[in-house]
Order: sequence, then C-alpha cells, then structure tokens
Amino acid sequence: MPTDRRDERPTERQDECPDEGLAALPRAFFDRPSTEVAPDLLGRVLRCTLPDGNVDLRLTEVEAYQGPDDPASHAFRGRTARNAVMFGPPGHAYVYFTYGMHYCLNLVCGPALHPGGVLLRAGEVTGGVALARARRATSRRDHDLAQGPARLAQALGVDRAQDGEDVIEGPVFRLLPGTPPPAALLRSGPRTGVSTAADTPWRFWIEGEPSVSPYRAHTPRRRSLGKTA
DNA sequence: AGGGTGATCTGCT
DNA sequence: GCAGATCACCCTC
Repeated sequence: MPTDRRDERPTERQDECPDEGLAALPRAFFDRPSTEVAPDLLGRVLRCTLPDGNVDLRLTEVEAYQGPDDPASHAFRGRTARNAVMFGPPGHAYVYFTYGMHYCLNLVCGPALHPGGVLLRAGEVTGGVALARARRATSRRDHDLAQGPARLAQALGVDRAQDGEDVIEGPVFRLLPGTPPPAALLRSGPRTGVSTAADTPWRFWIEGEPSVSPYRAHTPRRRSLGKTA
C-alpha cells in the first residue's frame, strides 16, 4: 500500500503537449561539429512520439563526440553495421545498446566526412509525465526520470527501433526550439584522458538543474582516478 | 562500492 | 568461426 502522493493533483494538465507555435529547427542546425551543436541543444525540447503517446524532454546535459578525433566515439574506428547511422546525414538519431541492458540516444551531427554525435545525458520531462513515470517505475522523483543517458532513453521509450529516425521533422522525433537557458547558467567541462583535443570542452550542462547530477558535473572521469588508499 | 548484462569488435586460426 | 575483451550505466547493497 504505497502512498501515491504524486497522483493527488488530477486537475493539473501537465501531460498536454500543445503543438501551436512550435517551429522545427532548420536542418542546417546539425551540419556543424558536435562541439558546436551540443551547447546549442541545452534548453531545447525533444518530443518523442510513439504509439503509446508523447513525451517532451527539455535537455539539460549533453556530451559531444567527435568521430575521427575522439577515441571514445563509436565512429572512431570507421563505419560498422552498428554505427552506420553516424556516417549518414546529420539530424538523425543514433541509438546504441550497451552494458547488456541500456540504450543511449545520440543526435548525429557534423559534415558527412567528419561524423560526430551528441549524447543526450539528462533532461527534464516537461510533457507526457505520466507516460514517462510508467516507463520508469523505479524513479522515485520526477527529476530522476531522465537523469543519465540510459534513464533518458527509457523515459522516452527509445530502443534500437528508433535508430536512424529523423530528428528534425520525422514521425517519431521533433526537436523544438524551447527556451534557451540564461547564459550565466551554462557550464562546460573538458574530458580528461583525450589528449588530441584537450582544449575542447566535451560536456555541457545547465547549472542548478535537478536532472543534472552536480557530483558528476565536477568529476571528470571515474576511470581516470587511480586507486587511492 | 560492486554486480549484472549481451551486443559488438578484434585478433587469431 | 570463435574466444575473449570491451563498454559512453543503472540499481541494490
């Protein structure tokens, strides 16, 4: 007999996803290096439409991957069956499966000969909250719904079936302009362990957002920390 | 702090 | 064709 406090406000119409006045982004938005696209994605809203409904997600944390330059990028070692979408036109979703149980959602960007992508790491569910809660029953608070890349994909209902879907004007995804965050709240940080572009900031987030883990924002890499004590 | 999970890639034969 | 290493994480303890 759990106490469902979150169901105590039935009159709140927060699950509506009004379509009026929401222009799509120009396709050229993604025809830039991922390090330029990534910060511009913060604060924008990604709508995901699947048979069981819509979920709107306001992006709060993203990470750029530069294909040829970044050893951590799936595109680093060339085209394979799994990462083929990264070598296609920008503005499409690249979804991969990892750790035997998690999906992660990336947006392909960059010129075709310089494939890159932006990993969507966290966001705030601004529409379709009930559906997102149902998909992520283990979330105890709403800011947990899309806190972390695999949770984000789960909240949106994304798996490999959405790999390659158009993000600009496709039937599944739609990237809406949203409200850009105040410049004073924008943060970025370099990733350690990537020597080829040490000056390039890879991770971007909005300071103070509950869906962004503040601990992770200040800790570059777990792997890079040696065993102490 | 550690366990779990399965697709993918690499290197070898 | 196959074995072993890898993996950008979530969850439970």
